[in-house]
Amino acid sequence: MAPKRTRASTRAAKSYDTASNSDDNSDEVVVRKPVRGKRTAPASDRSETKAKTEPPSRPLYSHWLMKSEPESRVENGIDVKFGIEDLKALPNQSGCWDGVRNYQARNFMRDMKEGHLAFFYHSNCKEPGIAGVMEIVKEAYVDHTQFDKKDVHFDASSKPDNPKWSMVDVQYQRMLQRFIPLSELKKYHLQHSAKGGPLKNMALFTRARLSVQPLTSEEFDFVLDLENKESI
DNA sequence: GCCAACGTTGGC
DNA sequence: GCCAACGTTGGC
Repeated sequence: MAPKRTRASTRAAKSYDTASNSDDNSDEVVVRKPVRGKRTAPASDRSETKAKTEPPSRPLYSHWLMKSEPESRVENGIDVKFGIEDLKALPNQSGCWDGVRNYQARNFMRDMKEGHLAFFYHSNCKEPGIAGVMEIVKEAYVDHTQFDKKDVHFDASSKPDNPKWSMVDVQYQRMLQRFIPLSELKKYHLQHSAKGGPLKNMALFTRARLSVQPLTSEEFDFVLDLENKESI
């Protein structure tokens, strides 16, 4: 039960949303229950302590875009391929989105709630773009791969008593009726930048390298609508 | 806490 | 395979 995902690695902190790093972790250190969300942790304290010290000051999103590589590529002797078909093929069509090693991306995952929808984006491949939709089925918890020396995303600087990296569980929902290529999204983005429109600030273009990014509902809806339209 | 060097992402 | 953009590192 553990899909990989994109690379994204690098470690150690500093920079704006890095702040949430060390302290935020305690949030996830929770025991780790078997499966499925449920967030009223018996360790009732955490939400409070957390909430006081660090109210989520950034905007709340409920739609996401998550990148992964659908084509084989060997990194440290390990194939990082994980496309939407691979997610679909897992038991329950779901798995954990591990391997995220970027603080902004991690923090966005920590903002995710059960039931949120995310686009599965194929990156670093022949035809980059959005392939389908998945649902967040378990909120952020400790990414175990950071402690696994054999894992591509092993992070020697992260200690079990204060883990740096989190992951969520996602479940395949459906393919889009047609694949929406990056090139098409870019056309809309440019158009909307010039004349106004929902994709003018889309993170895919304004924060291109982020592997987990938020979408406004307007962005999400607009992109979803494209599946029923002719490509441009 | 600045910032240059370095490493990674990911489209092309 | 190139390389621009940009996040991270670490010396000072």
